[in-house]
Amino acid sequence: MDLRLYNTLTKEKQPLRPLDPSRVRMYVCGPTVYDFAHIGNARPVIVFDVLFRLLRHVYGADHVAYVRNITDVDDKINARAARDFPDLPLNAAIRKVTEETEAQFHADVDALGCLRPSVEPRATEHIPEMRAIVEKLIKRRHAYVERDHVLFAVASMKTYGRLARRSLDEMLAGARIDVAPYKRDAMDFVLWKPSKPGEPSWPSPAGIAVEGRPGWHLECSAMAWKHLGEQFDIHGGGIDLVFPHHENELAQSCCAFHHDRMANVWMHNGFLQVEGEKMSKSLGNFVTIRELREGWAGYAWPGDALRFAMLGTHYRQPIDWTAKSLDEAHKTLWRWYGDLDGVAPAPVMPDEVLAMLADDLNTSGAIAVLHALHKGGRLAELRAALSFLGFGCEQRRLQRRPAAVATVEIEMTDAPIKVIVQPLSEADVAQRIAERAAARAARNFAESDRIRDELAAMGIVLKDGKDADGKPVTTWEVAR
RNA sequence: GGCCACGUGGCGGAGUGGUUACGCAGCGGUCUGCAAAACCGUUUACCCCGGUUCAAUUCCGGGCGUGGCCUCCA
Repeated sequence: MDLRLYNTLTKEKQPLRPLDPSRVRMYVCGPTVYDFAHIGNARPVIVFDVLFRLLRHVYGADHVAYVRNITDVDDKINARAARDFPDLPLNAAIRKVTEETEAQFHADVDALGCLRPSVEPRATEHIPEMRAIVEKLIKRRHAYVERDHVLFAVASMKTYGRLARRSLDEMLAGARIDVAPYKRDAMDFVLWKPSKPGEPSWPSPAGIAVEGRPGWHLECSAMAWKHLGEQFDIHGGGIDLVFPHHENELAQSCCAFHHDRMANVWMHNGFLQVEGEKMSKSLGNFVTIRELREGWAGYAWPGDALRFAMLGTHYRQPIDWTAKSLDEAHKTLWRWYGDLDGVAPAPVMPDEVLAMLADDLNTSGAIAVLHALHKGGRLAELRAALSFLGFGCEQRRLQRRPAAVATVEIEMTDAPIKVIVQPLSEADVAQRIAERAAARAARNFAESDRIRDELAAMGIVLKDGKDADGKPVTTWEVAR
C-alpha cells in the first residue's frame, strides 16, 4: 500500500519510499521537561502516534523505529529548578525537575492512548555525540570558535533556508534581533556555549578550555544520528519548529555528514488555539493536559475524548480547542462505546479507514468512515478501527466526571467561589429509584419527576424501560 | 516591515474542475405517564472581485480577513 505524506521540504504529498523498508525511521521533537505539557504539546504526540501505528501496520511492528527525544538541558529548566528547589545544589534540583516532569509527561500521554516510542533519548546522555558533530563541522569549516562559543556559519551552506523557504537576504531584511558580538554573520547560530558558574556543564569541544553546554538545535542532530543514523525517513514536529529549529538541525546534520538530506520527509502539525485565541498564560487560557484530565469546562475528561477531539481536525490545519468540540467528541465516543460493549473487534482493519489514513493521515476523513460503520451496524469493524487508532472502547472508562471541585466565576467579585460537588453512593441511588417507582405506581408523577430531576442535578440519569414481562423497570447510569 | 498558511451551511470539519462527505445543533417522527437516552427522516455552504474554461467552491491573479514564523515555543 502506498502511504502518501505531505513533505514540508517539497510542499507536496509524496509516496513514502523508506530508505530501508525493514527499518522505517522516524524522529519527532519531544518535550522540554520543565513543566506540565499543554494541549498544544499533545497535538504532535497524538498525530505522530497515529503515524507510528500506521507505519507499524504497513511495514510490520518490528520494522519501525520511532525516536522522540526528551530535552533535559535548557535555560527554562535551570530557572525552574532554582525557583522550586532553592535549597538544593543546582544540578540536583535540575535532576528533580526533569525527572518529575518526565513522569508527568508520560502519565499524560499514556492517558491519551499514545504508544511509547521505540526510544526516548535524553539530551544529557548524548553530549559526546554532540561534541563529535561540532568537531566535524569545524573540520569542514562549517563552524568556527569565537569567545569560547562555537557557531555554525550559515554562509558556508548554499542551501541554508531551503526547508523554511526563505533566503538569507530575506531573513536579514526581516530580522529584528540584536546580533551577538561573537557572530560573524547575523544568522549564525550557537552550537556550543560556555556555561555560567553553577550551570550544568561538560568538557567543551574544539579545544575550548572552559566547560560549556550545547545550543538548542544540536541535541536533535546528535540523538537522531545516534539512534537513526546519518539519514532517515521522517522528521516531525510542530510547524513553529520549521524555523529556526529544524532548519538549523538540518544544516548541522547535512554539513557534518556530507549529505544533501537529513530526513527525506519533514512533517509539521498545525498550531492550536484555545477558544479562538492563542494560548498564553497572560490571557489565562493556558490549558495543560493534566487540567483537562482533572477538571476543565466543568469535567474531568477521559483521554480518549481528548484524543478524538484532536483527531477530528486534519493535522496540518489549525485547530481551535473548544469545550464545545470536546463535548461533541465525548458524546460521539460515548454512543459508540455503549454499542460496542461485548463486541469483539474484526480481525482486520476496514480498508476504507486505512485508505483515509494512508492519504496524508486524513483522520477526519477516517472518522467519517467510522460514522458510516456505526450507522451501518458494522460494529466489529468499528471496534477494530477504533482500536487501531488508539482508542480503548470501554464506556466505563469514558465517563467524564464533573470536576470534583468546580470553580465558578461570580461577577463583581475578585475571588472565585469554590463549589463542592457531593459524591452519591449507589445505595442512595437505588433508594431514590425505589421511592420513585412507588410514586409512579401511585401515579404521583409530580413526586416521581422531582426525584428524577434531583438525581439529574447530581449527574445521575434514569432510564425507564420495561422488562421481559412488560413490567416497568428503571436503570441508571452516570451522566456522560 | 519580511516570509508563510488558512478562509466551506447555525457550529465543527473533509473533499472535489461538472453527480449537494460527515458530525453536532435545529426541525419532524418512533418510544415514554411526561421525559431522558436511543433510533428513523430532514433544511441550510463553499470570503469578495476579476481571469482561464462548455463548466470553478475546486485552477490563476488581486483584495479583504484570521492565524503562524522572523526571539523561547508543538
